[in-house]
Amino acid sequence: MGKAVVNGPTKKRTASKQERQLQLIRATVRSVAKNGLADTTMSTVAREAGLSQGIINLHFQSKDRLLAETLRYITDEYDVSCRKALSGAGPSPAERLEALVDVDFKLPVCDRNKLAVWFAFWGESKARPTYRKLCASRDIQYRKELAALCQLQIEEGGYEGLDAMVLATGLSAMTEGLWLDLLISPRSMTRKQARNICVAYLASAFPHHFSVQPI
Amino acid sequence: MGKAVVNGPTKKRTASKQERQLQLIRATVRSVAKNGLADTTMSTVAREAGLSQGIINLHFQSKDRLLAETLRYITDEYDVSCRKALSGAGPSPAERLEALVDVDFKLPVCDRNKLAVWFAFWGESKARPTYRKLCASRDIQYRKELAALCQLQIEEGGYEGLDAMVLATGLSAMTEGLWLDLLISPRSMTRKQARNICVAYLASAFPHHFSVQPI
DNA sequence: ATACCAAATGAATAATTATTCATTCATTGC
DNA sequence: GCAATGAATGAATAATTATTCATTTGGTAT
Repeated sequence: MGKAVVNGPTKKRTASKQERQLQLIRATVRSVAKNGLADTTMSTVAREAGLSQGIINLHFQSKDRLLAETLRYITDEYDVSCRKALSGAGPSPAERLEALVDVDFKLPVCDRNKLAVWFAFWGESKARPTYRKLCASRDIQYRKELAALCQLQIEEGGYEGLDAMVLATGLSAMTEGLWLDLLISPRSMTRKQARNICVAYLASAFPHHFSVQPI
Repeated sequence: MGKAVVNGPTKKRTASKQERQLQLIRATVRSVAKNGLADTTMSTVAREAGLSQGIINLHFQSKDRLLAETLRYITDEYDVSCRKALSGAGPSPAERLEALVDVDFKLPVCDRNKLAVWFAFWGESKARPTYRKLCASRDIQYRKELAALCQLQIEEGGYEGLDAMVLATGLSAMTEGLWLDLLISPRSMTRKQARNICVAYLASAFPHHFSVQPI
């Protein structure tokens, strides 16, 4: 294993605190994906980053903090990706819903290493209130955003007998379940196929505003 | 298979061994839920079982084996629950689909400790091919079973423009995503509500054969 | 009772791991 | 150039953990 410099600018022996922290967080993502959370140690992360033993304590004080910051990193990245997608999307509820679905099945969010990290933290969430709260608040906020768009779509589209929160909860759940398929049986499905399964769900609820793609 | 441990001259010893192993596996489930997989040690499991240090090596040889057997245990339990539900369900595809959905949101499957264990193993699955294969094969088999029932429902119900595999994949994904909600924000949803969200999905696909429950 | 044997124990061991810190090294301002 | 500063190192330490095994326990057959 070469020293594998992660990014161009980090080739310098000394880097800014921010750069090193980011480098270490990315190394943590790779290590958790490669070794699992249980076998991710200070050594595996430091080696993955091409740096020395003591570096993590220098920048994060403890392993716990490193892991917490790693969870915050992928949470933030998810959040930013959603906002960016919404700001680039058209004004109609259908366009905005589709934009959010797209985020879930495109890079940088839908990366297999990051999916492994999500599941690892979810698996620990019952044991660690800190993780659980962060995961739950992302989930609930995303669901609220989806529900608001579904509600708009119901009103504007004149749909009857639909519950926005039920639709949103189902869509959000379907997304996370499809992430599992992409994680554990990546050969059985592409990201595009997964996306289209979500769109088919939206089409079954809002047939006049979504068309089923060939899957 | 030989669990008929009723009475017999020399059978009691093996029976006791099986009992201990089950006891230890159940303790492992509790420990993973309570401490996380990363902080589940031989000590935490032994303590949870109310037994001594060396007991796990005596019955499982190693920690790895204990964890693998724990995964197999919840996989088997899931499988058996499905078969039992199907054998007790009516003959129509709708009844059988509903029976399978019910399994996912009832005990013993939908227990919060066991959900935590599923997610913990999923999180480790990329790192451990053994886990990944077991998880993937359960997932794929369940999906196949659902798809066959969906296909029957499409044919018998005269539904047009539906893809059985897409419906099945979406339903299975939705279930796993709802498990996540029950795990990380149990206050936001009951098992019954989660079940009804799945039934609403089936109702949107097969409106003449499922009725939306008040959610 | 007694002898026997597997099950169970828990202290000891070997291996692994997080954390510390004295030292080395690179960059910056003068 | 030359200090001065702080980033980075990696060997040492302290703590934790999986595994082993000599010993004890409890049940069974004789």
